[in-house]
Amino acid sequence: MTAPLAPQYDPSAIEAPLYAWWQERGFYHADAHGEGEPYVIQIPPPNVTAVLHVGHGLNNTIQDVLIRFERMRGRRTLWLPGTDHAGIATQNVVEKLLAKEGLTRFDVGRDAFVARVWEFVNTTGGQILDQLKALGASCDWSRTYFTLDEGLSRAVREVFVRLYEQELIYRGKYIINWCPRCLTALSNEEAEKEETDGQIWHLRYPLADGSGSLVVATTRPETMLGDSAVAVHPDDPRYALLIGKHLRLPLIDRLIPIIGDDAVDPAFGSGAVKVTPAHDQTDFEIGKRHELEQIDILTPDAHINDNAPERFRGLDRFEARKRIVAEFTAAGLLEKLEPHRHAVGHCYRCGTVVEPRLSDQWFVKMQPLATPALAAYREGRISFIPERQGDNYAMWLENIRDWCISRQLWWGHRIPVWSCQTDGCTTTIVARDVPTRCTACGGTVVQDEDVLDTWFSSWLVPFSSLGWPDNTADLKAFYPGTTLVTAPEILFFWVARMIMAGLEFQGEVPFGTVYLHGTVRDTQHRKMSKSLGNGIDPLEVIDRFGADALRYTMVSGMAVGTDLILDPADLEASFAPGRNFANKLWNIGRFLLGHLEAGAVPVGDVPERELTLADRWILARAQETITTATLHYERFRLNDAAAAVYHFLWSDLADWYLEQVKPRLYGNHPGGETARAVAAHVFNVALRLLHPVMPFVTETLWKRLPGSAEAASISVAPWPVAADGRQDPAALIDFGALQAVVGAVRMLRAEYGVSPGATVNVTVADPSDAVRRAIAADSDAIRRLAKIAQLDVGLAPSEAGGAMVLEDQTMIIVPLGDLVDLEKECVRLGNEADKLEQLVRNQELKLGNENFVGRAPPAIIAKEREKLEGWRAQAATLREQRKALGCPD
RNA sequence: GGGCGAAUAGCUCAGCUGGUUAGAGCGCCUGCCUUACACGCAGGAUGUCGGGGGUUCGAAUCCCUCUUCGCCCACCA
Repeated sequence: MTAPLAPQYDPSAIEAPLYAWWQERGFYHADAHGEGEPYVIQIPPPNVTAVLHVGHGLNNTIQDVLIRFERMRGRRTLWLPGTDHAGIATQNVVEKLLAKEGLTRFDVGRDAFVARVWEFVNTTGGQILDQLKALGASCDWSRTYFTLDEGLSRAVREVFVRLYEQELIYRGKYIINWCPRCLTALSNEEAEKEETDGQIWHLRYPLADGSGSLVVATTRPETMLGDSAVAVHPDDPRYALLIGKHLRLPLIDRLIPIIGDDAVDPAFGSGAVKVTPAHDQTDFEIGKRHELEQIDILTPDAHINDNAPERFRGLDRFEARKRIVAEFTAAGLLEKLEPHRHAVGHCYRCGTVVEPRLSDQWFVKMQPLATPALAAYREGRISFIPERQGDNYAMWLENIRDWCISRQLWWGHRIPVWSCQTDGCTTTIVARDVPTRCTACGGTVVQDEDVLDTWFSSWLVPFSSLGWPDNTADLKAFYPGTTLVTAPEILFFWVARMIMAGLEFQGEVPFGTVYLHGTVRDTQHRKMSKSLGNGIDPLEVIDRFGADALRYTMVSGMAVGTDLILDPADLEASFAPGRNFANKLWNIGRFLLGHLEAGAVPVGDVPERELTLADRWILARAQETITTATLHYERFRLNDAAAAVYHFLWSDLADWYLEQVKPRLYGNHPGGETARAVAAHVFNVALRLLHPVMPFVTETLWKRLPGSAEAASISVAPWPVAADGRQDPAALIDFGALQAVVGAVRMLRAEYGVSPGATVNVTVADPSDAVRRAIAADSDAIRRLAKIAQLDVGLAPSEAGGAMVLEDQTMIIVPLGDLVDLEKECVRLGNEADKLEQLVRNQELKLGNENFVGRAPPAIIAKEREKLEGWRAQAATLREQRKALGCPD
């Protein structure tokens, strides 16, 4: 593992072997009996049939960053992975496979079908978990679960039975969302409302007594086949006299009453509503209040059934709509037609328009579970990032509706309810274990055909994955967990329900913090999706640029509460920041390691007096970086943490420190040992700070650093603490002055087109104290970095040269003789001076304003005065220089 | 119909509790194959901080309003 570094950074050569080594060494296995405060993240279990997409990439990168950070901080971390059986989704996949053979699930039968799904899952399922390994995910794979495992299934049955016994689970005939394609009930959350352009038809229904007619408005004319009344508002004067009369339903000739009900909005449409209790939620309720007949006119796959006149039977619901409208038109009963925009429910798995359908289903009574979940949030036991997501959570809980948990599928947890088959015996058995006989009459029992909603197993994951209902060591050690990282889309599906389940069955919230991150979108801000073809395959990105590049790019582009925009059409551009940075790190490592072959002494052993200004500066910067990066990681500001380390490594370490100490690293320079010690140390610190984001490169380089033997892997090395740097404000100031001097000379050189190889002479006039100290400390470095032959310090000379005034009013003059275009220099100096004088005038106005001086805090006023003096002096120096050069006024 | 968020350089975004000569990365321009890195080095340009009003000594930052995008929720047929 510690072969010399290849000259070229090649992520594909290092990442896979490194991951295998991490696994082999078991660094990410959590010990239930170990030391340290637990830190637990439950992975949002991906569908067992899923393949990694960029959304998973982002979600799991964030989790891995957090878990690696906390692991290095000494927490006993557990990142618990698993997969979800994903009832509808998985069943759909296998049904599609069957369809290729020309078969339906009904052709093969339930048992054979379920066996087929298991076979599919066992052979191809869970590949996403292997793909997560390519990403670098430091999960504890030894604990990997599947929601249909025996253990988790046992938890599901236990919960069902307990809730049933508390009368929180009930069965009943209600209007539910039905997917006519998946042939199952859906929960409210699974029926996604989408704004759709539709139409509203105004249909005329004649009164039975022939005394007139009444117009109803509907968006679904086909449901008129199931109408059992027309409702108006009881106080609507237009219809007051009609209440109690009957209408003759066109096309069918059924007599239906006109009723009064508060649910009707007199202002909408005609103020009269057709009531179809079997096909609409509101109508169902109206129907109950008025004891109306519930006429179901649709088959499960949404074709007209035998309750309708023969000519409509067998028609698809949308065909039927056309037919009905045509017949109304023909009969002169279509009053008018208007465009209408409204929300239509769609199946979240297949997109089919959902049908409100009357059927017998199992429900969980949610109110009693929601109350403690709301309280937990209000009392601060759960917090959301970004905070505003908490309002969403609370609002949903406040308006919670009962949860329809039965699904008419074959793939999933079978509902643990059996009914007696004996005539006259109505015994229902709800049991943890399969009963053999009816407990009342001893007759044979038959299990409910339905399975449970997938989320009925995933809401238990925070404890079921740890062995619940047994009181296992894992459960004791790792419940409650710590942080949950997921997308806002499943806040209600999963997050809120886990909180409810955790409180109900464990008496504690399952995690304290919920971090809801944004969505990955394309440059047109469209969500990435297969159907749009605008997706990014993370595996392709890993293949081309490496997992570290992918991770860095995602982390640095993801601020709290925002979406991540990437361009699928230009992966090169999208992932350049990460790739460039990884490459830069590699080369820093190559350079540094090349000079560390003889080893390095611990920086603590270096006598204070041997530290040069640059050494002190980089140690001070290291300390600042440790502090800020740590704080940002703690606050979930991962992009800021990454940026802080990026800046330290690239700008501070590579661009300045390493350039500055190069001569000391070469050969047997007296300061060499110190430089090696400092460089090795700060690089070590920075690699550790970056490891959560870029685990592979950092590990590869870190292992080769002298002094890394303290830990077997950087991923279990201690997190840097402030004392690993050095507080040294003076070094920050003085090295800053050095940088300013070098920068000024470089600027002037570029301005005058001095050839890169040529040296120049420089006069530093009226140096500030900091500049004076910087020159005294390291004039060699200044001369080398700015390619200066002779560096003079003194009073401003009146010689022709390029000049520049630093913020601290030090004047930098590069006498360039013929190279200087005097006229151009005069203009440049003049412009600079003008700019400063404008600032001075504004500042004078500000400081002359009595309101400002009277009301602003003294500290601010002092600061503003200082600024004014600085600009004034800079401008004056520039004017002097112009005069010295003989510039015209 | 309610609720929420966003609008800052050509692009993607920082800018946390109001006081910076408004920043980063990518892209762009100029010059460099300087023996760690051209996926690089040095230098540079670019913004009436979406429009309008207000609060304040002072606003990219707070308030109102308008415009444009986006998200969530909702049984007005």
